[in-house]
Amino acid sequence: MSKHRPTIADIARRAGVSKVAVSYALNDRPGVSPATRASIKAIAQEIGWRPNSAARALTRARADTVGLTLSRPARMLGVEPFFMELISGIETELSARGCALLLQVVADPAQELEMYRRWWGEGRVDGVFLADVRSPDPRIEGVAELGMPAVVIGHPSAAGSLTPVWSDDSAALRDTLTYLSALGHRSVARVAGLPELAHTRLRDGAQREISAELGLDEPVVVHTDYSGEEGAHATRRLVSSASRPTAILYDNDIMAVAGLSVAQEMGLDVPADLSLVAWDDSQLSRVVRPPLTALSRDIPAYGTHAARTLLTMVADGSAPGFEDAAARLVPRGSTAPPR
Amino acid sequence: MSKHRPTIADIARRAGVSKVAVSYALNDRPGVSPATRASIKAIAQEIGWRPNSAARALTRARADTVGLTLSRPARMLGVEPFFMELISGIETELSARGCALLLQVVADPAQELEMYRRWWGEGRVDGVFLADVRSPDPRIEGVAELGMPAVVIGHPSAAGSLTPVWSDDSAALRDTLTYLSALGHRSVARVAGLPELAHTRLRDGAQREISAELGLDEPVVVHTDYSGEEGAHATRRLVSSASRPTAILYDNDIMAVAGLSVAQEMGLDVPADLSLVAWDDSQLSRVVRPPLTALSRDIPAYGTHAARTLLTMVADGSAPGFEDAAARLVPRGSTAPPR
DNA sequence: CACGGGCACTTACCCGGTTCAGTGACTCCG
DNA sequence: CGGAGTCACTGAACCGGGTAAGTGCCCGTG
Repeated sequence: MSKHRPTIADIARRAGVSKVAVSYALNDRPGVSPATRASIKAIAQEIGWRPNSAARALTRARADTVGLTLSRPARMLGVEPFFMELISGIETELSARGCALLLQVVADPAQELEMYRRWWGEGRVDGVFLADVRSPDPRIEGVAELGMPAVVIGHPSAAGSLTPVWSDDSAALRDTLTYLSALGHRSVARVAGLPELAHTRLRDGAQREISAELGLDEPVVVHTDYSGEEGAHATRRLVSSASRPTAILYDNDIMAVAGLSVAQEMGLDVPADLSLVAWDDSQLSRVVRPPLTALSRDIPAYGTHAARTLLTMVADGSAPGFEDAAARLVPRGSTAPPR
Repeated sequence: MSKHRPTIADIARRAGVSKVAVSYALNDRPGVSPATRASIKAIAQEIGWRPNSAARALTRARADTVGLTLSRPARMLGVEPFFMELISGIETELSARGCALLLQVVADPAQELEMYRRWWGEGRVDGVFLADVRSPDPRIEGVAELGMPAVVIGHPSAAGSLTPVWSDDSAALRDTLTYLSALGHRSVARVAGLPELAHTRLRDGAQREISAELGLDEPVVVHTDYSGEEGAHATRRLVSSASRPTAILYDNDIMAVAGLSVAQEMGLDVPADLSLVAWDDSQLSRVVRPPLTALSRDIPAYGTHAARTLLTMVADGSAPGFEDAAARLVPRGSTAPPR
């Protein structure tokens, strides 16, 4: 067993042809007879040849790799099923097209841009995803400047000149508030995520607007870091305030579970005294008692769409944005008419 | 702004020297005067030069990339904080050393080996991590055969000839059972993970052994797919069986939370009627009521150790295995003496 | 003042695969 | 039967870096 990995030169030697013939044969390009092609392919198969990705990248100026960076602390990331599901969906599409995913978890958003600069400069990636968009987000302009294909996972209004893949949070919010309003709720608070994230702002605005439309009270919104701890704390504050809401919407499910525990601990009956809704639906929502009414969406599919869009951009230089399905409200036991 | 990324040839032209001089200068190798070196570096900086990773990989036969594949379905992965935290820890070490992580989520273990073969054959990675080791696991021998540096994230007994990075589950289990035994429990069941995983088997064996040593009942172990649904179902079965256990240990926290809900729904008081312990401790354990007694470990640190070991292997050709700290039992409100 | 040695830098070639411009040999057709 | 056209294949150059082996120059030294 020779030490080095086989190259097309090895195949050429064995087949008694030049490496060019081998290259043509293996890439299914004209210029070699069917017989030669077959024998070359057989030899390649036999000695287990694989194209060296670096050599190929060098000539084609293609890395067959796209990048994704995430900048939340480890313990926050872990608890959010969102990212893992997103990544998983992204990879479904990528691996079907022979493309790899470079992942980087960094400490802060500034480092993300630096990472993108490096990846692009080094020719390591053909494009990137931008998640957790802030407003304003220096990455947007930075990436656009580099001329690097990029897909923003988030609303067009925050994507600048980049191509967005998003789902309509406003519609999901409308469904939810309409449903709660129909149940008779007038005061619906929200325990929101990081205020610097663009989608948090959008949800904040939409909630205010839709609440006004539906004739609900001006909503109280508490911002958190998405952790269970802050979710619990926010719930405690909301529930003990003078104008206690009759329903609370949480921006992720760990906070919703934390809120549920707090409410029950404080002697409130969920849903009779307090209705709860979780944004994003994982196993967690179904596992607690009562099971949580949730805004459910197919996150792997979301990732797949984002990947498909990015690959189109890489191939064609541009791609249309893509609006994914809005989250669907799944009523479960945590919502009911207020007492 | 020129279309193509700057190369050392561009720098050489500007500086009026050969590309070799530029290469020497930028790599801090002797052969250029301090003045020339400085001016070359200044030019490189100015035009934003970055070494092309493909070109570099081609000569050095180094990809500066390591790989990790995961083969659980998207919805399982998402809900397990373990992997995200592990990845995050891995990256802390990798990014400090200028190494990237190639991630691939695949459908089944056979595809993982195929992926490793491809990555290695294409020279895309310098080494890989193996997580979720099965017994037996074809990947172990497959990877060893390729001669590819690899670190097994799991117990040495399952790592074959590969280098393991592990933590002592047996010790953690001993602490837990000793603690429960001291509280007065005699019948401690376990809702375990996938039976085909090596670490599940190891835990099963250790639990039997330690239970016997401590004079506890022969433990009932129910295997699941780690989902909340199966955790709930297993709990229901255990609790309604004739020989109802007084304490249950869960192999992950989502199942523990599911178990807690089931127990409460069935009118049991946790911890008075039933004590619960979760293996692996995330925010989830602290957020529910009562908060769950858990086996806590520093998973990001675990990942960091694995990455460090792998990089050593890549650099030196081999590396000693590494035993990480065992999980620490953190008693919370879900455990108490049995009634 | 010739010679050895070190310095600063260059020429030539390599990595592995792709591309372009040939080059014979063979076929077809007027 | 001669010229055009096709086919199968090859040589050389290229991508962007890296390395080994020179080359020319200046210096110090005997």
